[in-house]
Amino acid sequence: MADDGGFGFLEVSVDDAAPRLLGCELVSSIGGEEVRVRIVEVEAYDQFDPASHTFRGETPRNRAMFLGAGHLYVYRSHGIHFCCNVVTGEAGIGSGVLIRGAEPVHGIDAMIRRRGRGGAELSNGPGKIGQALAADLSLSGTSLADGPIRLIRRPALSPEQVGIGVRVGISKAADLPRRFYVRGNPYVGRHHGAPGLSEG
DNA sequence: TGGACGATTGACT
DNA sequence: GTCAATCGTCCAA
Repeated sequence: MADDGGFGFLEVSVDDAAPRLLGCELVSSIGGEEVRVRIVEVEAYDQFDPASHTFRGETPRNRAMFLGAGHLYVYRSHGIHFCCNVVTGEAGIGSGVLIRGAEPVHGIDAMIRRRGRGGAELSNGPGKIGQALAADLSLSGTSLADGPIRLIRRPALSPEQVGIGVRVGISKAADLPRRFYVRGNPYVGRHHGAPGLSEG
């Protein structure tokens, strides 16, 4: 296959790509320290989704989401937090997967130092992950194959391990079941008591 | 050019 | 449970 950096498995619809990212690892080498986390909760967004940044077309801000699978998209939330997305699909289609929850695998000391706290508070929310990985807007559009933050593919989880629910913190299309998470993992945020469709 | 809002978090009651 | 922090982006006029 073409030189896709090994991210061909993400060149599918974002609804298919999102659950495939569960269990994969993100590795940050920013600041000379390696921090590695395992993805346990994600949300899918694409160009046809009113809640997506790309719904109204490409802008300087969301340009990274149109670069195709294997790129990183970082945006600022509420002026304070940086949230990381894995861009999916082919170039020209604005789709990506927001990383909402992850569990530490390596470099926990650096994560604790950056976060100022430990436990599940290290990385059980999108802004927390951005801080733990030292992500910022300059990383938006970089490659997940050889950039400051890299993505390492892991085998897909079994269907029983994956929960599906509604997304969190949005006001448009808030009822679409596009949140995927690892059942029973402590680094999956509880949010505002979001019900989820396949709980139980 | 001005104004409203956001894919959030953390502190406080 | 409730609410402030904080600023770039986007839409309306």
